[in-house]
Amino acid sequence: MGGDDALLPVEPVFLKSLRDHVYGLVRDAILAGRLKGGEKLNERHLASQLGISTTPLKEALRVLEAEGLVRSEPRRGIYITFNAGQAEEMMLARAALESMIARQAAKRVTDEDIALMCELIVEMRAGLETVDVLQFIALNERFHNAIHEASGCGYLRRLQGGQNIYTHAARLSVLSEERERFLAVEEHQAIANAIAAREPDLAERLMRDHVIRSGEKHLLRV
Amino acid sequence: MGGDDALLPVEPVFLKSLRDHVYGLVRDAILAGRLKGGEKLNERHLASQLGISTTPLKEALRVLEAEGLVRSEPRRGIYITFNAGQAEEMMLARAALESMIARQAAKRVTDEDIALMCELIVEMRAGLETVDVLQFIALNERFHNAIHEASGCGYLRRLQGGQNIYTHAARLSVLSEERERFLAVEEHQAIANAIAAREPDLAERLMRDHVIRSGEKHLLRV
DNA sequence: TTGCGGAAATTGATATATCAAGTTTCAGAT
DNA sequence: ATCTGAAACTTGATATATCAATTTCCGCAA
Repeated sequence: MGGDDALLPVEPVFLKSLRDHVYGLVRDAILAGRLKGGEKLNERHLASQLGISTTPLKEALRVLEAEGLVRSEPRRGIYITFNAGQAEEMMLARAALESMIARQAAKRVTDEDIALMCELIVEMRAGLETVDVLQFIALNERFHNAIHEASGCGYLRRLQGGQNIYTHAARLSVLSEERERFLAVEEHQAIANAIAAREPDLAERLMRDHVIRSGEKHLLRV
Repeated sequence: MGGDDALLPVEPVFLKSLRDHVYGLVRDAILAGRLKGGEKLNERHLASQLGISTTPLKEALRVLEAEGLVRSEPRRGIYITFNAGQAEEMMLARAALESMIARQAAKRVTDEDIALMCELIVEMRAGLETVDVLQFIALNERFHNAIHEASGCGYLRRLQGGQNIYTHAARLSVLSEERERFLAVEEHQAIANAIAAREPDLAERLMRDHVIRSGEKHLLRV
């Protein structure tokens, strides 16, 4: 009994390295504004402040540099580059990538994918008037994930994930408005329809507009 | 004599760190296929092979991981994840980002920007029949750079730059065909017209199609 | 032969020491 | 008072040592 997939390999995710942990800490601090743009970071101070050595910190900073949140000048220092303008550009990047994913999804979507999207929209519509914002947020995420799965674009999905900068508080704040939930559902419905109809151009455009519109709402909450 | 800008600060770019050097070496090796997808990397072997310690190598690998070219499993190893499918997705990512940049450029373009783009297209048109492919490639790049400048989107530009995976050989091969040069000029002309006319939607669509079309040509040369 | 430890070897993760570029400070000359 | 320049100090870059998780290998028992 039990096929080849009865037991999946243990995800290495469970063992979070110090490096990844620190990366998350510093990233959140930057996005939350506790570390402000222009500020200079001192590797030794930061490492001792975190109670770790410089090795994992350096690696974490390297990742943040690759993501464009900090800039490192050899033998000079590390400066935080993130600011409001970059936040807006990251939102635009998300719009560009997410809409390209939607375009690909419209080309490759299966009937099962469509069924799942419709299901999720039905659930969201039911939750329109309820006040369980947390569940609405979760459904929101699952809807976008369904499109990602349908697209089959693992790399684009990953790259897009790196552009997410909204805090949980901002999400909560935005979707607390009933009008915002209504707009989200309507836009999701339109996107799902376009994908189900296998119309890449339309799906791409709708997704772009959706991400930009709701993104600008989020950016205002900062 | 000499204003405040008579001498600009020295760019820290001149002092390339070992880490950055190694990063470039490994990245090129992956993109060129000398390190194949699925292959496992050994930090110590690789470091001694390169004649360096593991510290700068680890940092370089961290950046490659952030870019999605390798995947690191804690205490297991580092595996190369890049393959043909990812190459296509990186091309799509470039299309998505470059077209978003074109869209922004169409919103913010100045008359000077337009003049520069037109100049470059005139030069490219003159070089259509010549066999100086290298110069054509350079003009190509300058044209795209002109759009980047016009857009004012530093972060998007940087993110887009990370999606460039074509080797010099591939570029050379593709643009060696006169028909390909002709297509490139016509498409650039159309994009420049859309931007000059301040039509974001059109500019975005034309740029996307241009990047995808020429990108697919490049991907065939592997 | 098969399956189950457990020791040994590997190897990435982390810590620490050293190197060298860059910055700051201050005494001394003009 | 101002400029110069060398020494002291900072600090990121690099190298090396140690730690700990994982894998490999081998012998013993069923």
